[in-house]
Amino acid sequence: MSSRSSHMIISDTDCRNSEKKTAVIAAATRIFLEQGFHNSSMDAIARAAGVSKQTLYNTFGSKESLFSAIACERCLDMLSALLESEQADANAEATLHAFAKTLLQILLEPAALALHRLIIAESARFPEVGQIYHRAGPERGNRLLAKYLDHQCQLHHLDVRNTVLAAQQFTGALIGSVRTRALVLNKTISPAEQRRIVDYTVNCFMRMHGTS
Amino acid sequence: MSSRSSHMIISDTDCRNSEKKTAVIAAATRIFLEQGFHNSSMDAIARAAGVSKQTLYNTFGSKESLFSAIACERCLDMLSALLESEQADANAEATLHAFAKTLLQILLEPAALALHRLIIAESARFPEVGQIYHRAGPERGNRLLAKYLDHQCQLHHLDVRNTVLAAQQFTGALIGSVRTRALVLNKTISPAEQRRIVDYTVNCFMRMHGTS
DNA sequence: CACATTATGGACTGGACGGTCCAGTCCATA
DNA sequence: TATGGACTGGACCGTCCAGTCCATAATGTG
Repeated sequence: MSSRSSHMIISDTDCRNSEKKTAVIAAATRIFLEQGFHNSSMDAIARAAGVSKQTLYNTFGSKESLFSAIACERCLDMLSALLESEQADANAEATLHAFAKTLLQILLEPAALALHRLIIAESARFPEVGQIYHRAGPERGNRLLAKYLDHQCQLHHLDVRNTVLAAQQFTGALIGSVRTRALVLNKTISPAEQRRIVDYTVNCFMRMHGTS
Repeated sequence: MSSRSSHMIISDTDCRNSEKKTAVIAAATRIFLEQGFHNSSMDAIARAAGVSKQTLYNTFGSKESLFSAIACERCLDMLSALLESEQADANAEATLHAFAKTLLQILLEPAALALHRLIIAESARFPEVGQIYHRAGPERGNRLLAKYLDHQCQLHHLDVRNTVLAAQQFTGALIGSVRTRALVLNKTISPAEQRRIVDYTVNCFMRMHGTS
């Protein structure tokens, strides 16, 4: 009904297809992230999208492929925020600090936690989604960081033997304990604690790899 | 059918109840850990336990309480292995190394990963299970480690400002990245990589807090 | 041995849900 | 005005599953 009237009001000309499709994607994303795969019914998604169930099945073929499509899209979207964080080539320590703070903030956002939970829960049923998530998330982040470390090593601002391992350990230390807590206890992490962890992690890293 | 005959053969006298109960718990634990909460049907559990469904409902009242009971039990059991690892008061570095190696090994076992996945997936539906898991697992481990760090500090073998934070960061760094990978990609982690991570983490910790 | 109590297992219920089908509507184009 | 494609809504089917019922068997008690 609301889709009908919005039809009238908005543009009209084309975009019939994509308009519905984006509505479906938005609704399904929200519902899947909130409720998980099993507790989300196709009826509920159709209702929330203001669309008939048949449209769901015309656009995406099944519940599984709808989920798969949406999960993959979310994975690719999520880390875009991080990639945009330009590292102003200041002090290496300051850069790492900024990077850590941003990363921690992003990964502890409710939406990111919900996605993480979803992927972990369903990675057995949807292995390719897990792979995409890992490539788009942890792997990409680590590659980015390792590359930066490489660069700083060439400039002799840092001294890192194995930059890949160092990057992995850096991000792991950053989020390891606190993400588990957030996931298991359904709790948010205070900014103060986030700051404490960022400080400790960067401090630790600089003692390991600083050249001063 | 098999339960019938085993009935005949074994003891008879008593323990009927508890015999069945343990069979149910064993079967349910296996199935829940393998399949998750939603994909495990009470029929399948009853069948696997060699017990009628009614018995399930007589012993545990519902699927949810069966799950809850089993998950809690698993949580409490899991870390018992770690707690038994006596720390021969050798070198602090060697002790930490042994602790890290054992912890990593335990947490990367398929059963531990499956439990972790299960808790994360269902912590919204079963908040109390999540709390128990966290208390029995991460919190307990960290408290243990923090206590050891306190002790070593008193002996001036280590120098740690905030032992709670340090312990948390130590375990987080240890398992953070590698557990995520194992969960998301459904892959095991090679002993070689485990060793590399343990070495790096302990090395890092000693540079931060060693007194030599 | 007879009787009361309780556990058991299989059949059954009620409802949710994925997926299909279809009659009819809307709308853009020709 | 006619044609065709996208969409709707809702009936409908088959399946799965948590939970219940009941007839029967096993066990304990006098």
